[in-house]
Amino acid sequence: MSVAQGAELFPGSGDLPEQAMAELKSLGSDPYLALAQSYGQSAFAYGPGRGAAESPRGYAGGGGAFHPAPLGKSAESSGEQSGDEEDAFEPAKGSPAYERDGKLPAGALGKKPKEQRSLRLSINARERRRMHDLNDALDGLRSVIPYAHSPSVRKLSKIATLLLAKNYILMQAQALEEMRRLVAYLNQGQALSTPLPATLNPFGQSAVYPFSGTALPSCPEKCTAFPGTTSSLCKHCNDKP
DNA sequence: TAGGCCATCTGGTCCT
DNA sequence: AGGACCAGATGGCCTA
Repeated sequence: MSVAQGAELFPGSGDLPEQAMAELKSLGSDPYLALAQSYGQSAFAYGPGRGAAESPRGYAGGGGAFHPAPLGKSAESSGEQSGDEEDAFEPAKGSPAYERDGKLPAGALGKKPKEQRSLRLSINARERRRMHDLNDALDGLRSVIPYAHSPSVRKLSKIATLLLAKNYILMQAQALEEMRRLVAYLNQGQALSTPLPATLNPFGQSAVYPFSGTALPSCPEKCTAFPGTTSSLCKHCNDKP
């Protein structure tokens, strides 16, 4: 695979995933590509290419009878006040506690019902926030994965996003490696005593190469190396807001 | 109508 | 003790 091929493989918005997949399949039998192909197929099978426009969904309706939040508006956008505020506090129908006796588990028996409810609502809100953070991160990932972003193409599912991202990283790594070999090859024709200036040598020691086998940087460095990651999402970061 | 995907609740476990 | 994380369960929405 040439670098040019790699650049064309995921040219960004507007390209059909099937076309990219076909290009992937046409490539060699490199282990990277074998992985990329298998995962790429899965990703595309799960994700885009179903031909339907992304339609607004009433996500907040989740939880069914217990949490009748307004359709088309997430619990978060409703200010952490999901429908459960108005609901009777009882275990979910599928939960072990409910299966057992339809009441709260023993761990919560030591508190007054009002405190139980307040605690449960607090826990639920935290969990919602956590899942929303996770979804925000997934959205960020989708935004940088080259696939068809047009409104006529359905948004990538979670699993498709992860698989495609992995696929994309592997492909970029291989393209980088090939570029590296190309530069080395070109340098062979030059005098060894005149190395490329740092600005022209993207693979020098100062270059960031994620697969060089070096240990991951410590947390503060990591946060600065990946500015898209907010410090609040980094459990090791000392610079929490 | 079945299957896929999703949001949410919930209890358990681990960590700080 | 409180928070983060995880997995199971449930029901809603959408598409084929």
